[in-house]
Amino acid sequence: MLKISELAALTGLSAHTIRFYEKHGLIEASKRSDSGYRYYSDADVKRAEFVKSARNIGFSLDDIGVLLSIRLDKQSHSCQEVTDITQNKLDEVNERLSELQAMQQTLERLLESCCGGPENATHCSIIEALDGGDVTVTRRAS
Amino acid sequence: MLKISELAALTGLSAHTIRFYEKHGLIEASKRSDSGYRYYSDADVKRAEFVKSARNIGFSLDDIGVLLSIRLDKQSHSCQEVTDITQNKLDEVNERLSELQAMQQTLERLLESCCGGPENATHCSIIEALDGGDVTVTRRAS
DNA sequence: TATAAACTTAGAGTTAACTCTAAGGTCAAC
DNA sequence: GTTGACCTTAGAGTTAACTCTAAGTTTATA
Repeated sequence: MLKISELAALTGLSAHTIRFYEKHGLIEASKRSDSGYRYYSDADVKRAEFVKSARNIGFSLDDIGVLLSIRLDKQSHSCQEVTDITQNKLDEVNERLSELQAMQQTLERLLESCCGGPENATHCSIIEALDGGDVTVTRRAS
Repeated sequence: MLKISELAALTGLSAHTIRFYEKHGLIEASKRSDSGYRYYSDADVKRAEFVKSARNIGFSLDDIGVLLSIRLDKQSHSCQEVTDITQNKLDEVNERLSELQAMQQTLERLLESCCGGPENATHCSIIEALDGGDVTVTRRAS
């Protein structure tokens, strides 16, 4: 059984974050000492690692909550439930990717257009572009 | 001279957002009626449009504040100051892009590996992958 | 003139995921 | 037996950029 700092070292999460995840139902200590210290079993560690993996991929804590409930009772859930969550996350990621790619293109174009030198900015083409409003249409996050 | 709702209609910003930007020093109404109503001149409109353009590209309100101060006194600022801000933003965007691309790849790989059908999740390869921790290393936003 | 639409302000609420603080209890080492 | 590291809790603070509310004033319309 690991203490919270040991679980933290193992997972790379901070003890603060582990407690925060516990408050949100993601991680649990299957034992507490008489004095209230959390003690984590092997199964608890696996669960924490699952959370960490899912977090790395970009799943929200809410998503992870659902994934954990599926993991806990696989019989009662279908693969489709899992792929639905995954596909939704992928859609989100793709959406954000195209926003960022549009920004990237605009920024690159602006940088190419400007001398970037010590000259004063009286005729700075970046400032002018922003003034003219003729920047590529980019979408903001929804 | 435009009233706030007219500026809102013109720029696509909400009146709330325009007041919010004013509080943060980005947009100003060069006149107020006796009763306190904001009135925007052509120059105010241009400034608001500058802010909107910069926002669309992804600049933070802080960045925009700096860009506006350059725009207001171009003589005292160099092109380099402008390209520095732009380059920093591009670096940020590129950083986030590679994070998201890593997530995208992982999510796609997971989706390919899973049947996604109505079968129960006992052998779901996505759940297994998360359990195993063998997901692509993705970096979180810093 | 009466009503409704639009305007004003200060300030609180939202979101997500932490991150930190304060005040105190526990434990291991010397 | 005392020091210091580690643990506990509840709850506040952080970040960015809004977004909304309440309570009241002004203006335009019918």
